[in-house]
Amino acid sequence: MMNPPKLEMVQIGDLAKQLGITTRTIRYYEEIGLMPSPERLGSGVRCYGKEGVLRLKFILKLKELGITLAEMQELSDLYRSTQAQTVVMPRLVEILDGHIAKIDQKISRISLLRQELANYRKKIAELPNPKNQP
Amino acid sequence: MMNPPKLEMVQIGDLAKQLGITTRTIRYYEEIGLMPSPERLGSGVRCYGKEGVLRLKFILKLKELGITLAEMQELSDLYRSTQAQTVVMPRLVEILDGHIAKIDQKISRISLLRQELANYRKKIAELPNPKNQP
DNA sequence: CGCTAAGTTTACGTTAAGGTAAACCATTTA
DNA sequence: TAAATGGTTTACCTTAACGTAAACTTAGCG
Repeated sequence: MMNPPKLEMVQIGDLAKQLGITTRTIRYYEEIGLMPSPERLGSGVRCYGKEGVLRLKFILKLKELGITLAEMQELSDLYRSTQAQTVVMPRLVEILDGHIAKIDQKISRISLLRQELANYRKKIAELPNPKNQP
Repeated sequence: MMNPPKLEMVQIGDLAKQLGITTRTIRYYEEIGLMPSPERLGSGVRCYGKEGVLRLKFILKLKELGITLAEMQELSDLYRSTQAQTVVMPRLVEILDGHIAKIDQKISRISLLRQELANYRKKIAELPNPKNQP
């Protein structure tokens, strides 16, 4: 600690460990412009403050929800260009709604097939001789 | 038609067009063992009968539901080894249930974030001066 | 007969989201 | 001082599900 980490600063490895991801992932997000280039310690080591940590957490949260990195980039660009949540948030909600719609479709189809399967299985079970079509 | 297509036989291109996929896709399924090697016309052209068509349709149906080709291979192998729907069907239902569970999780999380977003947006809208944190 | 359309195989390209390795610093510990 | 640890960059590897191109054969049409 030749260069004191300004208090509340976290190095990349610790941050990764804390969030259950790898350093590669964090660097990757930086590489594609999702995370801003962080400050460096004298040795060149990336260190993150409260803001960076929050941003990364937000990214992970969105990812969990099925938002792709590309979509996040879009949002990020949008934010960079407008600096206004009044523009960004509706777009985010739009994207989320899109995903929700897709998932709802999937669900309805999946439950439909589930029923079909149940019926099929019933039919099979009712047959005395198990000699049926594939 | 030097080699008469035995009636009810479809060539790969027509089959693809009929199902809205490409011939590459069909060959790929064959390549990874999901579709059996079909009969060939004298010229080497793949042609499919009722059974092959049904199998392909079933594959597409499962794919629509988010079942991966790898999972289908597992089912296919299972069927090849046991020849029993009484073994295959429960596994298929199991896989489907897994997908349903995942999707349900996604949905609950997505709706949670949606709420958070709504709240966040509200707060922002209520502020007189639009100067807020990213 | 020549052309085009459609088929064949082989094989490399693509996208997303990182994994992994190489070669190299810098710091801490024995 | 040597080793171990953890960071750095650069760059190629991976998986899924095909796309696309090359080089070739075959069938049908005019």
